[in-house]
Amino acid sequence: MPELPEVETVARGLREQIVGRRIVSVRLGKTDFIDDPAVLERNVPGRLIESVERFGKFLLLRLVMIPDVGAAAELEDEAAASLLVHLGMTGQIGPSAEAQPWEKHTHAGFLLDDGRELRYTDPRRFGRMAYLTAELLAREVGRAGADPLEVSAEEFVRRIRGRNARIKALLLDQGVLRGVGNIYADESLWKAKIHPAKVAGKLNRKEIESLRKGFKEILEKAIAMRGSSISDFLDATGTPGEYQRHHKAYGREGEACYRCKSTIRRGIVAGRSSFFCPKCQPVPRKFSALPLPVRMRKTKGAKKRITPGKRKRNL
DNA sequence: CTCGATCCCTGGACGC
DNA sequence: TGCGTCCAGGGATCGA
Repeated sequence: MPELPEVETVARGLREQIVGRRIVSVRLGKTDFIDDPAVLERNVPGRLIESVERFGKFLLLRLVMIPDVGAAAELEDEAAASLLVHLGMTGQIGPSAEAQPWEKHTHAGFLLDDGRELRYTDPRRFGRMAYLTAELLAREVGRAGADPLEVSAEEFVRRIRGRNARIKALLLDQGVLRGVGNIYADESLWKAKIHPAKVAGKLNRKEIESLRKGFKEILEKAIAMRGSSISDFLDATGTPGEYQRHHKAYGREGEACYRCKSTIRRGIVAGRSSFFCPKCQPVPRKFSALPLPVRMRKTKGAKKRITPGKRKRNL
């Protein structure tokens, strides 16, 4: 599922492919993931894609009017605006040849002035798309948390201190940190040796700083490896990432911890599957891990995992 | 503030 | 081989 590194990877790909192109027309399929389809349909055509940015897990295509290209009078908003795209769980976006037929779950197409069509495809439609005026964009930005790549030790402490929620819930809270999702939360907690169910307010400074450095380093490394392709993440050019090969906790239930050889376990924290090492990441009292599925119980040698990133259930 | 439950949605894994 | 069932998860929402 696309989290910060995956979205960053997509943003970079899109940037070199579509910046400077003008959107000629818009074609929509199912629209239940679009904030206001009519407004989007009415305002996007005619605009130039000035830049592509990532904000947390959002992609932001900055759209500007081209001077003297007419049609301006019909637009409700002539100022700069943005097309916001959230990939949800299964969203993909990238340019295709216009002649190529839409895939089964393609729901939006933006015809570009070079003949290609920028397409959004998302089987589950957990994603989101919206045409945002500067004002609406400011609202989105306003409720977002800190950038995990930039947040200072002090600010992170401030956002964590005194909170009674479990640390993983806070890492996943986009209003605390923007861009961290289930995979990178688990990876960061494993690195910092902190159990996902630990109450955030009980972490000491050292643990908080270890966690901050942990997610920063992990996210940077994951970006360098073009993200993690677990189920079906593909970037703007249809290429999978590599970071899933480096996961230390996520998706490793029943396998040996790379630090201490204990068996990685899984539990539900903040309503999400959470993978952790019960030895390196001391389990809080009253928290119980899920029983290890029978098939994973230690036989003797040869671990029988399937394709990496293609494990049984959780993905 | 924080929790759990529920919903959205589809494909893939699993059991028979 | 085929079919029914369960489950995953980001995020919004609602009630406790």
